Amino acid sequence: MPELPEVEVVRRGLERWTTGRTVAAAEVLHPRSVRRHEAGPADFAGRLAGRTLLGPRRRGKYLWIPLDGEEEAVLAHLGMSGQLLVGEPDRDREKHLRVRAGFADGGLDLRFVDQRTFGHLMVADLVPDTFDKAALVPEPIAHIAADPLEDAFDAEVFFRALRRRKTGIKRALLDQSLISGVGNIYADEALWRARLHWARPTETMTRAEAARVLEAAQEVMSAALAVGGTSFDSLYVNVNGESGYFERSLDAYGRRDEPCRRCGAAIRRDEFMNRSSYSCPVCQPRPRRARY
DNA sequence: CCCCGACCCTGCCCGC
DNA sequence: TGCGGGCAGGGTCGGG
Repeated sequence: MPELPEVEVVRRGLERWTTGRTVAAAEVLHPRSVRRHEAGPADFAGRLAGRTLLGPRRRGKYLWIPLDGEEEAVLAHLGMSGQLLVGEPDRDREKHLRVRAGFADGGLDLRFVDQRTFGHLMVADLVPDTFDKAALVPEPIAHIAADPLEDAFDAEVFFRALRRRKTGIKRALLDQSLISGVGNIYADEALWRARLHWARPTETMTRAEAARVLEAAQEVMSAALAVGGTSFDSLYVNVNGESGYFERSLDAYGRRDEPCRRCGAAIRRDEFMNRSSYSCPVCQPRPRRARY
């Protein structure tokens, strides 16, 4: 799902509704949702009981809530269908409720709802950040790159890493160790804006082309964030269950056979990594030497 | 090491 | 209606 803007919408909701509150008890209703917490579901729940949640942080598509003491954090990834929701504790249980935390103040509870269970939660140690020495990041994601909306993001480092790769630009944009936060929608949107084909080989990209696609990614994700993210359906919502409005602003993603908003040509859909890539056949011509 | 494809899940929508 | 196939915004892992 959720790419950077949608995860940031969730982070802002948590900041408002859970910061400073103390967990009374947590329960894990589906063990797969905490599969990366190696000590198991009971340990996960036990580590939350009695802990106070500090201000939530985000890098790329990962979200974490530092716990009092700032030595560890609840790390969350929403996968394709994960939601973090706050609401009245006595409301009905959602069909795909996986983890629930109730608070000592008896107020709104926090729920992790995830239809497809590709998302996960874990409690992880915080370690110093490689990019921003003053900051802490959860150890399991210390290896992922900064995201393009962070001050710590280094465009020159990104460009040099791109040139060392032998792959297509879209695959590189989706590689969280090169640049984090970009997923299938915003990769297509950034490439459309930058007029680059998804199979453009990274090793021959110019500094100007790399700057163009990077700037496009920053612009499109900022614009999406400003209107609450992209929602096609009820799976992608903020912590209060509300949808964003960016879908109406998409130029490429999901627009197969619809006219390109620049040149009028019919947007094409290609198979890519068992998924889809949308692009304009005129504005984004296939490179002679394509890489997938 | 790098790169790529297979795989993990559930539900919805479409065509037959 | 019922059913099978395709598709969905994620990451991980193992083979080449």
